[in-house]
Amino acid sequence: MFRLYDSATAEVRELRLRKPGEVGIYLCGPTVYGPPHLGHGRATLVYDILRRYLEWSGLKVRLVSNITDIDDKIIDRANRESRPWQEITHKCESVWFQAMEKLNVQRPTDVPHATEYVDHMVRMIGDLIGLDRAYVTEDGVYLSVQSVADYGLLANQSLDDLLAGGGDREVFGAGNKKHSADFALWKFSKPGEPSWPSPWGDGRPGWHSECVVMSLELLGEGFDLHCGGMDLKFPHHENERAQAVALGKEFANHWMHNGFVVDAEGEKMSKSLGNVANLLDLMDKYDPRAYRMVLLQTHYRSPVRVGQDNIDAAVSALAGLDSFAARTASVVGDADGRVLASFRERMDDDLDTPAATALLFDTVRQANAAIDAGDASGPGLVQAAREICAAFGLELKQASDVPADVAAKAAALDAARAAKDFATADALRAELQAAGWMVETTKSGTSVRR
RNA sequence: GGCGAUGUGGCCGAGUGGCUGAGGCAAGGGCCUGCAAAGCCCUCCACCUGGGUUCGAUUCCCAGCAUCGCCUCCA
Repeated sequence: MFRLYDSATAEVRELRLRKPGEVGIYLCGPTVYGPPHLGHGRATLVYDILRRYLEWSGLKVRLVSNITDIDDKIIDRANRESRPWQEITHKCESVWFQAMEKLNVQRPTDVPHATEYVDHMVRMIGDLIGLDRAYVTEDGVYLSVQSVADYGLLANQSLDDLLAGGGDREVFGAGNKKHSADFALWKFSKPGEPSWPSPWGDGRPGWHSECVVMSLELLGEGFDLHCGGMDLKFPHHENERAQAVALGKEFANHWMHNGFVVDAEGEKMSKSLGNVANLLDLMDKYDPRAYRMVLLQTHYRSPVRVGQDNIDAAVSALAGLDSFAARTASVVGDADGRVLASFRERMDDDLDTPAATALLFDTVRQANAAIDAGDASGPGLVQAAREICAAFGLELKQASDVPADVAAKAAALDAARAAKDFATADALRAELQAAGWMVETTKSGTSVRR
């Protein structure tokens, strides 16, 4: 039984599935107006790990993750750079998926674009107006939050309390709204802005509408799980939910939110890593698996600081796992059932990847010891560790392709050792190491890998 | 002002009312090795402060301090 913290009820509870064996997940994807940053990386990695684990458990996962390709920020950038807005969204989306590939994040099963669903949104807004839960003003169409009985559920605040805060912020459309918490479903366009026709005037959809329409369309009412970063909980998810409730539709059954990437020690980090807030820079400088490793060792709801120390520790930990994979590459066996059962138990407990990762390291250590001792438990442990890595989306480096000249040097090294010509052996090893090879000299011969 | 989170060893980061204080990184010692590397073994025993509850609290409660997030841009 997979148990997961539900942000709506603030408790860990079973993730109930509408259809046994199948799970439908909606994940709020990026607004494509700039390069992906560390926060995007965390969210996508967390939900990639969730997805892989659920699939590893035997569930059929449908993961819908949208691309917001129409938004004020996109328009602003297009105006600023005097470029067509589609050029920006296409470019950013392609950069996004390249980054995801580097991170080994599987592509969602569905990637709907907001611009593909404008007609749907217009129909939905019409329905909301028909139900008298939305109204037209001078600058757009708004949802009346007072028509939603439990508005504030996700924020865990009453409408009044929500309004008490906010201080001196400027509220969009404040002058026209019936209630200051009402939010835009449709924004009338100014001349030159991208626009779509609607019965109320040309314009573009508000941010919160696309996800309601797309999730309900693709996953259906009462779908299993809605995910996203903690920062989307309010107002974005609250407002998605408000629209569904106003329509009288059942929305997500369970809500999951990941914690933030915090930038404490910001100056230390930027000094050594450069502008590391950018995900691309991080992956440029370090093994992209290192970020996944850092996140595996942190609970998904905790804040995580991505600093040089953290990343370095993850890189070292990965080196140990890689060397384990290399030395056990030829080991074949059935996975140790007790290890896998323990793995499931940990992961089923609110996706406890830190505990599961600890198990992985323990298993690797035991496997190494068993293999050194020639113990029969070795292969089962090795295979269990491999399965855990697969469920984590962690690809270990086994033997790399070795060029002929390198292989020849390794052979010469062994020959020199056999002849007790240690000076030559040491010189060859130093040469290989200088060329960036990891040299491991064992009784059964020398192996090299990157 | 409202809602919420966090404060753990040299660093990162889990977790628990007592029983042997996860795991990773780093450091030191040992085994192995021609020497290394890799691997294995051992060591380094912490929980912000002050009260309270309790036979016993790092873990529960209260207060305080500190840091942080959200309260209509944000993964």
